[in-house]
Amino acid sequence: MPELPEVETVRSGLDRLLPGLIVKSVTCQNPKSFSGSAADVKQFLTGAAVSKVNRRAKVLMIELSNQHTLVIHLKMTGQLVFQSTNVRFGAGHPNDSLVGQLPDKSTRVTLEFADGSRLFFNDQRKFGWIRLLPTAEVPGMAFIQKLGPEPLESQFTWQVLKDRLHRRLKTNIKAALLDQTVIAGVGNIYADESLWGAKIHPQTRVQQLSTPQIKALHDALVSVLRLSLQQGGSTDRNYVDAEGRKGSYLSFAKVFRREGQTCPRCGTTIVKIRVAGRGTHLCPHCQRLHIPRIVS
DNA sequence: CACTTGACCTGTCCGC
DNA sequence: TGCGGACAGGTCAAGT
Repeated sequence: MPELPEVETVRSGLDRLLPGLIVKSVTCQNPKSFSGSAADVKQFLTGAAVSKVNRRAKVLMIELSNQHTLVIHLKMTGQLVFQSTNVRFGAGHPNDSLVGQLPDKSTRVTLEFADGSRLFFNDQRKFGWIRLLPTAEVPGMAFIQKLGPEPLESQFTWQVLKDRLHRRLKTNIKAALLDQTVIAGVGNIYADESLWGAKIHPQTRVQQLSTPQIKALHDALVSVLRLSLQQGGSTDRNYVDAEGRKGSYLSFAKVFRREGQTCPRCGTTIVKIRVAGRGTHLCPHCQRLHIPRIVS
């Protein structure tokens, strides 16, 4: 489930590998995974050089030298894996074991570059997509305009978090954290992990959060996302980076996918419940739900 | 408008 | 061993 740390890890890998490469051909194995007419591909993709790879929230943007951009969302199971005859990743590198393995049955789109290297868009569940657009139109895309702030940028203070949460006062904090218009890039893993860090029950109504709780949540969010980025993200099942490497954050996770194990803070058994339609992991002792009561 | 639920997909796991 | 169903979760459309 690529969330901000995973998508950022893919971005930085692609940004090291792709700039300067010239697109030679595009093969689309699943029509829904790629939107861009054959004429546009011929005119604006084939022959173009990659200039830079950007990210906003969970969306990747491969910018081309001809004022066009490939906008990519990996959704749940998307991967962008690069293979080259020229770039060597070193002995024992997982990319070596992929040589000859790709494309496989989950490959939806293949970009081939002039030097023979290839970028595979693999996506088991076909939820992800790639769109070819003029670069100038990217910021105007509806979902990009609605996105909340990037939580790892320095402008993201606890006051900003408090302000953004104001738009979802009546829902629970877990749903608010997953809402990309509140904060960009948080998904199920980091929502659960940061709520544990801040000792907040996921079903707490946003309106009921105190200022100290919002400060704690802000700190937890930032530190969890930073740690995950350091670890190359989380690999639950599918996720790999641009070179085919897995992320190791989940070995640092406190509650995510750890139901039945003990809370590292208090020893209580971690439980899994359903909140906002998502599997949600928490420590029932550290993260208690406060029921407001009427004072008479 | 605020908020919740279901659909989109495929692979895996669990119970029978 | 096979089969049906639940489950995994990012996002948007449709529902309350």
